[in-house]
Amino acid sequence: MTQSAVERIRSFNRVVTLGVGALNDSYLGRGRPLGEARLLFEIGEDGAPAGALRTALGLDSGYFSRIVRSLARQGLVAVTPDPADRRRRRLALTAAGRAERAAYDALSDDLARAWLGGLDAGEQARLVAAMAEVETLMTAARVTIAPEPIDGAAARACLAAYFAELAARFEAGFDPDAGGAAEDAAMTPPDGCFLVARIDGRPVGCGALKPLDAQTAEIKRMWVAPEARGRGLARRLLAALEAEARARNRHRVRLDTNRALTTAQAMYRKAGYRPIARFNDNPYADFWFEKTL
Amino acid sequence: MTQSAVERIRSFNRVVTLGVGALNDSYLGRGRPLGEARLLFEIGEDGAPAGALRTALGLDSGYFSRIVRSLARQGLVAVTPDPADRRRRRLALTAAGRAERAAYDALSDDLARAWLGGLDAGEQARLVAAMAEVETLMTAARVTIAPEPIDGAAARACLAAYFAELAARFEAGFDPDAGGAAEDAAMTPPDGCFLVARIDGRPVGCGALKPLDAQTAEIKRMWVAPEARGRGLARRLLAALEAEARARNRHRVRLDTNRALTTAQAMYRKAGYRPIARFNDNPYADFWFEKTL
DNA sequence: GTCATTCGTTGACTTTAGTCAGGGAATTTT
DNA sequence: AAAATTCCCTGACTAAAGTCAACGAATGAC
Repeated sequence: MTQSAVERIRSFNRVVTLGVGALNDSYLGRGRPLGEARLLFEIGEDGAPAGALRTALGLDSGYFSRIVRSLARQGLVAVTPDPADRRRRRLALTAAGRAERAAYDALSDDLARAWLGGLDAGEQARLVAAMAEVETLMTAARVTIAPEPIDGAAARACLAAYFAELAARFEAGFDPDAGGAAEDAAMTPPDGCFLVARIDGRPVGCGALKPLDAQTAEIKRMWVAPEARGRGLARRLLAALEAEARARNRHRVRLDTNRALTTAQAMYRKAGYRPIARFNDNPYADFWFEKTL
Repeated sequence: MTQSAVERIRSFNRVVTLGVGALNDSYLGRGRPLGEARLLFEIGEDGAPAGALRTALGLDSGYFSRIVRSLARQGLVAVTPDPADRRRRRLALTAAGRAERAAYDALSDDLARAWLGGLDAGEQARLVAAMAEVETLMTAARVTIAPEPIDGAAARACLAAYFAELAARFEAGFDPDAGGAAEDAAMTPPDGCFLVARIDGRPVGCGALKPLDAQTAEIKRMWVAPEARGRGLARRLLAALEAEARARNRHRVRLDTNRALTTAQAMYRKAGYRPIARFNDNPYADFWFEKTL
């Protein structure tokens, strides 16, 4: 990483901070503290549990409680106890709340138009494209990849999404139980591991490593959430799994894949994997690959 | 302007706000209010008049006064009365103040590295390039270029900075009086003109046009403030000066430049200027360029 | 059934940010 | 020389943001 890159980011920050500051100032124009406006945005169309919103905004529980009460008094937010656990609350926007949020959106749009106003059509197009690029890469930079228990909440959510997708994409469908529960144990430390990729804490991908023999590990359960694709996340998961294999003194990794997953095959080839003969009896596998570490 | 462009800006704002928020939070890690940290940054290496800093930060004079006193009590800032007008104060960083600002810079660098950390070299290069593009275009949208009297406050400030820079960069130094005061008259309407570029009202660059003959105008005094460089401002100033030449029925513009100003030469070439033989007796000129409009 | 824990609320704070009116000293205008 | 203006400081205020501890209700663990 060069110093000039750091310089560039600093200077980018300075310029963009002005824009963000202008946005915040414009939000204050509606006579409501910024904290309340932020919460109004964070509550989605369908509402959300209070606790999730509180942690998302990073607020103290007492402070948060007061903000919610203020918005409720203004008739913008409806608070209902969660029927499953009556300690918990669900927040949802009322019709007035939705209207209010639309008004904030309009302010934001005005500001966006002001940004674009001084530019000709070509420059506008370049700005929009560059913003998309920054956004994609900055999102990619916020990804963390770490080992997690395969029976944890995040792992189970990823696996459920993965199996559902395989069932939809494989010609012959997919039965997750074909492998058997014994597989899970093999993907557990110390001999194996299960990695979860997260963006800002939200699980968006996974991959597993299980031992084959003293020299070889197998990569399984590679999956990336649809909304996080196209940003090199799979490549990074693969590299992380290879590092885990190396850490276990394996100098060879193998994997299999189905013919329906064409982009996965291309990714494996690009990462240095070479086709080999069938090495397992996975009924869903059409191709087998190997890479020497 | 399309709705999708506005959507893109909104989504860009969301992502980038996270980064800016992280930066601000990291600044708070040094146990000092953000307002004080901002002032610490705004005071340059050489200090600055209090009034200029106050308006730059957009603060109330009472509030500003308290921030300054707090920093002075911490031994970070030295306040001295302006000898020319003893109502005014000059603020300058002490050695401790410089050290403190360096510590903030380090935090900022850490954050930049964290942004880049998850990316490979190619992605880093793409991110830096896209950031540069966003910065250029967002700054460009805020720039105004307009003719101003050459003896106005903004013009004089730009010229003083320009001459000081030439004196520092030319091997032989630079004497602004060598050209003679007659030059100024030639850069005045209707035959010539003097353009000042401003960002949010702050002068950040200039350029002058003076008549050479019935077909030809000469471009002089091209300067962009160091903090505004690398964002295509010089190119826009040049284009604006060419438009002024065209408006005066000149179909040819000429200019000269010193060998020390290598980036200027590259910019002229890229803008369509071709080297020609010496056309004047400017003792500081090493290269001469011409462009047909 | 008891105990511990979790979720959210409330009261009592502090700090930061910002505003406004007044005033003293220096400077400029008349 | 007087009057007006400019620059900065001070005191008195307000709103927003955030922290902390105590507490009640609901739930889960044993």
